[in-house]
Amino acid sequence: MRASDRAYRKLLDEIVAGELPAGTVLGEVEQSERLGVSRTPLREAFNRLVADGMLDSESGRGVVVSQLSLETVTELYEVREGLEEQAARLAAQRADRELFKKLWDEFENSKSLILGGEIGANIFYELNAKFDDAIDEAIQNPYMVTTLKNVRNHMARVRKLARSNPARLLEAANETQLIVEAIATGDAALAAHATHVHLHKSHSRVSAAVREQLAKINKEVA
Amino acid sequence: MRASDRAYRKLLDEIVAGELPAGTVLGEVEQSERLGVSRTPLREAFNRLVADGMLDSESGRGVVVSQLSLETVTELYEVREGLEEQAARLAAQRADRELFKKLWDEFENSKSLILGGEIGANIFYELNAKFDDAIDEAIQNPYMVTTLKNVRNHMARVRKLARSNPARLLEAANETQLIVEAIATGDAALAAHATHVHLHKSHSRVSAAVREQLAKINKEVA
DNA sequence: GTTATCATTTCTGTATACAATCTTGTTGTT
DNA sequence: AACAACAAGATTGTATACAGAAATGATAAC
Repeated sequence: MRASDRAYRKLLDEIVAGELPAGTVLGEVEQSERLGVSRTPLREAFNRLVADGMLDSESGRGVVVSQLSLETVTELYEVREGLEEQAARLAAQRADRELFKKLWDEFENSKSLILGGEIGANIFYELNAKFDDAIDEAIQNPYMVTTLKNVRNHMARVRKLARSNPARLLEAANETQLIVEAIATGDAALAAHATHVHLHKSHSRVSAAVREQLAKINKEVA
Repeated sequence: MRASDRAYRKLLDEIVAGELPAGTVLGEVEQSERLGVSRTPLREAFNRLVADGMLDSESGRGVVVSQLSLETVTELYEVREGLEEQAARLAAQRADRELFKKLWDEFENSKSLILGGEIGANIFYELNAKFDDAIDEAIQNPYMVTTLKNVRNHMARVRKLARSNPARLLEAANETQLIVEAIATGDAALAAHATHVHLHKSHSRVSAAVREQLAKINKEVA
């Protein structure tokens, strides 16, 4: 693996995990020493992360981890609505229906587990990742997949900022299951609308969680 | 301006203009000498273009100008449908209506000119660019704007491959005018649906033009 | 006490040298 | 004649050195 790839992956992971919080200024020399790569591949990683929207290139003065606010979360959901409704529609038209029928069963089986705390949450996230992969495969559109993957990185960062409780995860699982069902039966309109509903509710849940989290952080600062 | 920016811009322009046709292999040394920059900023430009989807990084063996086929055009339109319908919807909710009323007048005045050949086509493209800028300003979503700008670069490349005739441009102008009208009156649903209609028809027109163009190229090869 | 200017220092941007990997062509063997 | 192995060449990836720009802090003048 290339040094630039390692630097990119490490920094992305740390940003998504919140270990490098929003606003953190990253110097080239500093980070190249920390990550054990020279400045050239590190700059390559920086550039990719700027293109991804994870870093902002603060006019000449270093790069900064991009802000995460209620506004940016809303912006993210607005893009998700456009892209994921379309993706669901296309998936319903093109997907291997058997695969989505199996996925439906997996959601069904997972429900009881999801309410069971930490492990349940992991099962939920793994199942969601599986759903995302199935969508990517189904839509047969590399360009859209690239765009979706970037959106998901941002979403992962948002989720880390404010993990949901089991009850909310179960809600999300039920909503997603309906999307899976629509795709499994080739109902494109339902797939799109169910995605819309899911994103609307998810936006509410995430906003509430982020609001709490941001309030907590502000309290700590004060 | 930085050397890496110049290299990026020059290469992007050349790819969009078709001067660097699909499939062209670009060597680092070769291109850095041609563009008068060293390999470091050139690699930066290459990486950005790969991220944009304009170049493909052919496993170790140089970068290649990405292919443009009927399939990739369709993929592009599928992403456009998702993003631009959403953008139109948001613009209808948030835009400065006066600005779009003025834009509507400009479309109205341009119609007679568009049928007038070369100059008319330029007027059409300038007006379209103005429309795009107005959308970007209206939606107030930097993340979505970034994504839209990339899509537009790809579309510019497609258009260069197969320029339309005046009659088709007029059709497109009328369709776009309806979108402008919907935004000017705050009709989000109409804005989204008019965008859908426009993209559907535009896809047909562009596909036909690209098909002709590709046939011509194949003839030349044979 | 405040402000402006200049020097110091740090950081970014670019060029280039070096190392490692992958291609390709040639030669030898079956 | 076909295939494999090896060597020569080219090309990518990384490190580092150098130049130029920008920020910071100090000093002096008002």
